[in-house]
Amino acid sequence: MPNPELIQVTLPDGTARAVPSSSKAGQALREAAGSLSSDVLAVKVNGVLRDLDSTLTEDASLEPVTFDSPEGKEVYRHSSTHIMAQAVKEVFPSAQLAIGPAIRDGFYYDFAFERPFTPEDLEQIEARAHEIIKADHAFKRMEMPQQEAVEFFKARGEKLKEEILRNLEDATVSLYHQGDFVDLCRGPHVPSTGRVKTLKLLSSAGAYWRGDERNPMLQRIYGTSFPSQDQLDAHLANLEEIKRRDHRKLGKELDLFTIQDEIGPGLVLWHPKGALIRLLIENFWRAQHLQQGYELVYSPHIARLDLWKTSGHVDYYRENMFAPMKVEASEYQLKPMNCPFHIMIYKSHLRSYRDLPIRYAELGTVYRYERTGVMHGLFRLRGFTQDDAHLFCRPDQIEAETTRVLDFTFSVLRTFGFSEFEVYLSTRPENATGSPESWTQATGALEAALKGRGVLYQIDPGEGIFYGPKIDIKIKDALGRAWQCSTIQVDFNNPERFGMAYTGEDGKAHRPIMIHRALLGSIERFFGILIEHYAGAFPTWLAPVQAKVLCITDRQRDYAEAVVAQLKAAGLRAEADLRNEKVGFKIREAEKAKVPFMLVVGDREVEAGTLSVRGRSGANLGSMPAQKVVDLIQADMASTVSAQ
RNA sequence: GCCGGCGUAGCUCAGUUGGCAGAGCAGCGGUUUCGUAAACCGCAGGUCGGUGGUUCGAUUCCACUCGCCGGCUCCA
Repeated sequence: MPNPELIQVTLPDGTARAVPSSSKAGQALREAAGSLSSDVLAVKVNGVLRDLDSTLTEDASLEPVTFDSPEGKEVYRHSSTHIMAQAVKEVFPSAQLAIGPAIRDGFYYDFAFERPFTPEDLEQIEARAHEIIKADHAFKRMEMPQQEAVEFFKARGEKLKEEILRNLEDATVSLYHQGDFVDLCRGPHVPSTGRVKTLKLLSSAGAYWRGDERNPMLQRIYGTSFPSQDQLDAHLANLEEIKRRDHRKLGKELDLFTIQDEIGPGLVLWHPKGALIRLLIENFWRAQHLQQGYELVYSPHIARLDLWKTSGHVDYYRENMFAPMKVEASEYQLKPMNCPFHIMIYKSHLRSYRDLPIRYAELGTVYRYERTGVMHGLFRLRGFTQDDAHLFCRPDQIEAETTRVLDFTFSVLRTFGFSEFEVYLSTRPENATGSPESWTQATGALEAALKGRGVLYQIDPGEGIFYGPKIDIKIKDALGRAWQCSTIQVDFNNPERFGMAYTGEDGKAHRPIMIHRALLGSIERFFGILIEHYAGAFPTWLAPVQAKVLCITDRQRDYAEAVVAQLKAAGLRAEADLRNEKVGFKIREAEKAKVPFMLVVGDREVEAGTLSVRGRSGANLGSMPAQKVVDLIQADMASTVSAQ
C-alpha cells in the first residue's frame, strides 16, 4: 500500500518523486528537480495553471511555467496589471476597479474615474508601481463564498466588482491580494510583485464598460512588462518600427496616395506611383485568374434597391450601407457587395450541371458606410475594391473547388512575399440558415480540402457566417503581425433567395452552391499591408521606379538619357536624374524613394560604356554595360514572381 | 457614434499673462560641374481647419462644426 501521507509528482522529463501530501506545488517542483529557477512563475498541475504556492492534494504531473510560454506571459502580465491597479488605487483612491486582463504584448486595466488619466498621471502611477515592485509584496490567494465576496467589495465601494460578482455563477470565488490591494481574480499569479522586473505604462484611452457603447465610459490604461530591460527595450523598438512602417506615413512620403478632407474621409486618391503599383498588382491578379479558369466580369456601382432586398442586404446589412438615392420613380443603392451582380449574370442563362463550376471574378469597388472614428488609412475605408470571386458549383464540387482556391491563394500570397499563414475554419453559428445536413456536408468538404493539402488550421466554433461555413487565411508580415486577407465562404442562402438553379443529369432543376472568395481581401488594404511589410521598399517587380540613372555632371546627360531609353525599351521602369546636384544628393533622394537600382554614370562609365550599379541601401554591385543591368534587373524581378 | 489628444507654409514642427506669424526641408532664381545618403547665396510661400461669439484687438479665450491621431465597437 502506498503511504497515504505521500503523493507522487512527475516532471515533464519523466522524473518522479514522492512528496508529502499538501505540499506546495513550488516546493514539490524544487524537490523533484533538485532546484527551482527564479524564472519559474507558476506551474501547471495536471495541465491546469496554478500558483506556485497552491497546495497539492493528489498525484500530479507538474510543469514549470516561465515567461517563455504564452501562459507564462499571461501570468506575468496579469500580475503586472494588478500591480498597476494597486498603484492607481494608491494614487487615486476614488478610482474604481473594473477589469484588467493580460493582452498580446502587455496588459490593461479599466477604471471608473471622474476624469481621463493624463500623461502626468501615468508617470505618477508608473513610479508608484515601481515602488510596489520594489516592496516585493507576496500575491496571496484566498477563496470565499460568492455572497461573502459581494459584501466584501460592496464594503470597499467597488461597485463594478460587485456587479461582476453578481453575474458569476460559481459558489466560491477567488481573490488575490498583494499588500493592501485586493482584487477579484481567477489567478494564478507570480509569487510576489518583485518578480515583475520591468513595467511601463504606454497609453490611456476611453473604453466602454463591458465593451458596450450604451454603457458608461471607463478609463483604460495600457502597459507592458518584461523580465528584462533588454526585452522591454526590444519591444519598444518594435513599436517604433511599427510607427516607421506606418503605411499612412510612407504613403505620403513615397507619394503613393492621399486621403483628403475635401474628398471625404475613407476615400482614397491614388497618386501616379501608387496607381502604378496598383496596376501591377491588378494585372498580375487578372492574368492569374484567367489562367486559373476564372471568367472576369464587371458590374455597376449602383443598382435598384430591390436587388438588395432580394439579397437580404437591406435587412441585415443596412447599417453598413449608404442611404439609397431616388432615381426617377425608383430607389437605387450604392453597392456594398458584388455578389448579387454575379448571381444575376449566372441567372441570365439556363445553366446545366455540365457548366459547373462557374467562376466569376471581379475587382469590384464597393462602398460601405463606416462610422467616423473607425476609418484608418487604407485599412478601413468607405470605398474599397474587393478582389472578389463567386464560384457556383454542385454540392459535391465544394471540396475540389476549395482545394483549387487554397492552392491559388497560397501561390498568390507567396508571390507577394508572404510565407507564413494562419488558417481558421469557422463552423455553424447560432443564427444559421440552411439545413444542418448542408452545414455538415459543406463544413466537411472545407475540412477535407484543408486536410487534403496538409494545411494546419484551427477551428473557430460557431464563428461561421449565418449563410455558411468559411475558411479564413491570415498572413504574417515582416514584423510577425497577422492580417486576415483571404476568405472562402460557402453560401446556402443567396442561391435560395435568388432562386438559382441548374439542370441536373436527371433533367430536373437543382440548387447550386455559391462560394464567395477573396484572396487579397481589399486591394487598398492589401496595398497598405504590402507597404508596411516591405517598409515601402517594394520588390523590384512592384517598384514604381526600378532604376534611376544618376549623372555626376552635366557632361553625362546625353549618355544617361540614352541608357534610360535602352532600359525602357527593355520594358523596365527607369528614370534619369539629370539635375545639377551632387551625386550624393541624388543617391539620397533615390534611397528615400526606395528605388531598387541606382545607376551612376560619370566620365569613367561614359568612356567604358558601362554603368556603376548601386543596390538599395548601399550595396555596390560593380560596373557593367547597360545590357547586363537589364539582365540583372529582370532576373531580380523574376526571382520574386517565379514563386507563383 | 463615444472618450481623450490634435489641426500654424507643399512636408516636419516652433510660437503664453490676447498686440502686425517663425525655422528646417521641399519650390523658384543664381553660383557651383562635383564619384555613392544633404554644396552655397538669395527669393517667394500662411484669411494659423471652418463658422460664430467675447474683446479696441483673437493663431491665442469661449461655443459650434469639419477632419486627423490613440482607443472603444465593428470589419476587408
